[in-house]
Amino acid sequence: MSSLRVRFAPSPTGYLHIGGARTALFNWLLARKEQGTFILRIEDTDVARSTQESVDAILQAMEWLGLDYDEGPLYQSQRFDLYRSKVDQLVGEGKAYRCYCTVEELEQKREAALKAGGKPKYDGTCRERRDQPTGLPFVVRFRTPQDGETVFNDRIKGTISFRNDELDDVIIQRTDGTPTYNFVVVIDDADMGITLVIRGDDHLNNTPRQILMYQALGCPVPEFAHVPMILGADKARLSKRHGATSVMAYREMGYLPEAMVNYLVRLGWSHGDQEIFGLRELVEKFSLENVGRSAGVFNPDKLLWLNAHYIKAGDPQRLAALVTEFLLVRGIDPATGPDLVAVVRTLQERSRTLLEMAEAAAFYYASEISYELEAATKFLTADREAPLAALVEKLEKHATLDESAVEAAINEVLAETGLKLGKLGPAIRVALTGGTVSPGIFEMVAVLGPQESSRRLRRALRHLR
RNA sequence: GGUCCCUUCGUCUAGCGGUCUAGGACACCGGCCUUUCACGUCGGUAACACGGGUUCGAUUCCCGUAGGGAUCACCA
Repeated sequence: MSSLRVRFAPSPTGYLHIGGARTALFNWLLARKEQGTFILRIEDTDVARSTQESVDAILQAMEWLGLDYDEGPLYQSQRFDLYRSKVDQLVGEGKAYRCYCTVEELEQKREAALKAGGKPKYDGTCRERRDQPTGLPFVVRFRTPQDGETVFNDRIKGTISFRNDELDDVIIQRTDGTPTYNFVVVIDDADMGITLVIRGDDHLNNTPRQILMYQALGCPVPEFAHVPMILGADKARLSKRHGATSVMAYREMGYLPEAMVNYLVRLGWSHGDQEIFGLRELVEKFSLENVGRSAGVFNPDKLLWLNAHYIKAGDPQRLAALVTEFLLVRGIDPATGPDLVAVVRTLQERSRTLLEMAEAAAFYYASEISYELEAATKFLTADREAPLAALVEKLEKHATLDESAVEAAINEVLAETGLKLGKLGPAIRVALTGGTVSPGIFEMVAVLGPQESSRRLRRALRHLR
């Protein structure tokens, strides 16, 4: 175990989205690689917007991705006493002060400043206020130093510096006594001994004021690593209008977690020319040094390609278990037909998602095949009657046949009738599936079984007469 | 608008001063394979934002410009 302590700190105001998942993944990977500690902290200080449903959704998504944590989940809503005492400490030391300005006043000042071409920064009205009005509502503001600059070395972005006079006195405690994000994040990261903060770079601008707070509190300042944003195809921040942004929505669309992990990690991180990475391999190879500094566009096509890859390479047993729920949703009970694992094997190379696989598997379990009109007229023609009948005769003699036996049987028919496979094959395909797209003929007959196959062939024979 | 960050094919990226007539992957186009659809395989189109420096030599270093993004809440 190393001294590295990282955390993922989502706020439970919705599902876990793509960007959050990648941040969580980077944290997890580094923790596992360095044998550090990965902490999950729920940032629910905004009681009004936080929900238990969101917490559950985030937990489920992390589990689906395979990201386990060593400590937590810790809830900020259960730590208000700590925050309050820290606020009091800062006020006592003169490092924070009560501000009695009202929301309306502040809003007015902001607009006026903006109109005058100035910065919408807090004007410091209460900064040097000496009196303590009683009965008036107040917030507590952090007294940020107005001289010098704050410099830090971001593990991804490099050296970054801000002039302190650009920063204003941020509110750390609301009128209702609850603390705000920029304060609790500092208290918690300090209290939990976080040594490296990996987060989205939308937090980059918060970092200097947070560093100033660590210093005011007398706490060691952690390192920071700001991960670039994920954008949509139009280069705008990824949002719903770019398609699904919820990690779990991809599970529902038939994606495998390893495909999602692989895609996410390669969006912003690279290891030479390598594209395919398993989780264990990532733990070994991941590093902050190879994380890029610029924002990246989410590319659904590549995710789909990766998913196809993992379906192709996946264990049929496991895929069968996973595809079952997609089948059941479509009203198909795999127990009523051929062995699902065998079915999956015939579909792995031609399915990009579990959803596609379920759709492609439907014909195996159909009690009655309905023919596509065009396919039937083109391939279920009178000249195929004799060879199909001959095939039925051969198939019916067996309870089971493996793929090569099926091939042998069909080849016999071909030899006897002088027909080409190019003529017979499509007819068999339409008879068995109703359409022109399916797995290979031989494997299909083998999986369906000679009895069921001949039953379907007989029906086709009746149809073409 | 202020501040901060970013800038290699359409997209994800390799590149860490000469190896670049810039490599890989997705997507796209074409050949091959073939009982369908796919898979696979082979090949092709396609990028260093611009302008100055530094240097014997810049995709690589520095400075501008332009463009993009983030942030300026009693949200996180």
